[in-house]
Amino acid sequence: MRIATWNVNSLKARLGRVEEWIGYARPDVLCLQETKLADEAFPGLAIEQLGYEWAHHGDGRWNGVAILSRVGLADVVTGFDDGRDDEAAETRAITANCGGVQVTSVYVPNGRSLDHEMYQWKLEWLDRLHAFVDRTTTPDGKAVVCGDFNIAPTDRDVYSPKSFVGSTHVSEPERKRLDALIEWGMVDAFREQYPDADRLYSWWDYRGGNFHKGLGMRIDLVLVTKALAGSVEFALMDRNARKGTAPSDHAPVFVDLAIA
DNA sequence: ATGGTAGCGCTGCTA
Repeated sequence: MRIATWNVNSLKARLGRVEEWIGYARPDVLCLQETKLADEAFPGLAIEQLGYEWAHHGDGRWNGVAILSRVGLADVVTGFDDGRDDEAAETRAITANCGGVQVTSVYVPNGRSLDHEMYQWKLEWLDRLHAFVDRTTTPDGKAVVCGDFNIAPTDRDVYSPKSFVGSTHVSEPERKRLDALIEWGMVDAFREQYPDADRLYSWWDYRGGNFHKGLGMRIDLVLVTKALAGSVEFALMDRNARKGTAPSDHAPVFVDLAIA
């Protein structure tokens, strides 16, 4: 089972690129973030024509997450279903059962800056995600949480750790939230496949020609439960999808699981 | 040099 994640930075602007990528990567499950669409504007026909069922949750301006699946799509949960009312938070997570695997597509808040209230909101959001995972599965269960975490797990995942000191994406509190998910029983599937490799990034700022200079960060992650970690046979960051005309600023990331 | 690019949508916000 090939499970992919891609922050597309507007599905309306990126539909052609997404269709093209699905055409050759043929993921079984594709998690999207930053669709920037309302549910009624989701291009369902185009996706269905490619052989996928889909579930989307968005407010139309910012955020917006989706799950596309050609191995079944059931038990859809939007947001965290924890009784709290925060639309901006809810449009950043969606979960579905895809072929027996509980898949969650997440768009973790950016945080803006360490002294901004949005940073505190980011940390709270990560705590809610942790609670959701703990409530809905176990390390022995088949579950995947993938998406744009807006966190670089370690300094190895940042092109210039020095220049990011004091910034979001690398701060200790947010990394501790990610570590807590790992300690709970999730595995960073991509890093497991490339334990010693540097410069494997998934996002490059549009500005300054950063992509072509190799200046990026690895912030798009595929976390799988320990039960699934042994089934990971391959993982890839598709840099080609970051090239060419009108790319997203993120590359798609996928892992192949040796399960039925 | 407090910049730069992209998307949304029409002004400035978000990333």
